[in-house]
Amino acid sequence: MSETDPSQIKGFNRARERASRALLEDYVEMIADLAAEFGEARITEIAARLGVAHPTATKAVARLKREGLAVSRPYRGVFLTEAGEALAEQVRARHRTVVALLRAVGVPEDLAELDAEGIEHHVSTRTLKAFEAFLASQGGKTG
Amino acid sequence: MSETDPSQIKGFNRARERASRALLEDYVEMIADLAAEFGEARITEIAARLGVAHPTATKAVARLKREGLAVSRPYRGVFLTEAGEALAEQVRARHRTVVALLRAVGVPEDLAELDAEGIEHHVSTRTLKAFEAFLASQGGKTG
DNA sequence: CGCGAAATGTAGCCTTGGCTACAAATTTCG
DNA sequence: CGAAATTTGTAGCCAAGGCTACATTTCGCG
Repeated sequence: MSETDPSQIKGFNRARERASRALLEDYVEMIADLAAEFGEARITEIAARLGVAHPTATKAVARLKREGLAVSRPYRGVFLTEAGEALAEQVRARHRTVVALLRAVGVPEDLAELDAEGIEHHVSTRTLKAFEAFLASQGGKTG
Repeated sequence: MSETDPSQIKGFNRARERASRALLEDYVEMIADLAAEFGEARITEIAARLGVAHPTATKAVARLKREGLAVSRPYRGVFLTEAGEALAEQVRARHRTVVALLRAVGVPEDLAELDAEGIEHHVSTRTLKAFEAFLASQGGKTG
């Protein structure tokens, strides 16, 4: 999100981009999780964990493939490309930072995890940096 | 749509609910802002400020009316109902808290405002409470 | 090996939020 | 007052993401 000029914001950039990016990140993150756990991510498992019907997951994976983030062969597992892995790592790092930040300001761990999933997609790079700096300055002094 | 069961893990009925509520909150907030500034909220102004075409705003307002959050007569301004005002106040209070929290952890003010708009819709009540507690414990020791 | 179960793919529809184009009402102003 | 400009409403289309139903492929197992 780098549209700082309100007069430039097309409606397109609002809800659309917002939700679009978040969805993409969710899928990449989930595929990475499943790959770590099972060695591959199956459509059915992706769908189940994200709480959607399998055709929905199929569509999303097709989009990931279109964008060069994942690869898969028919009736086989889904795998992330290098770009996909990179995005996944970035997303997970950001997730960890957001959770850590929430915990640092007193949000209970389980709640931090839940809210972070919604929040993380809206944390800009610079804000993330600020979070990291704050956490570093705290140095884990929080109990 | 009563999939509000948290024990269902991350399989909440995701994107739909998420974006839907955020949009509604954005409109209510904007109408409240305009009402405070001009005494009423005109469709054209709502649309302009939210960066959408006016028919998009018209549709959204129709939805607010359907949900009992706003009222309006043809070719006239839009006004919030009591329920709408209540929601607006709640949304604005949350917005202020989120911005304050971001600033408290070192996010620059303008960036805090921008990111807060995306983040606030995903901050649960309990997390908001935690934010308030943290801010209180800080007691304005900043700047 | 063959067959049923499970997994995946495909088709087609729904809803939502966005847009453009055009119609109608209101406001402004000569 | 009346015409032009502005505002609002309405119609109709699009894309995205969700779902169900049904087709096809793979897998598990007798």
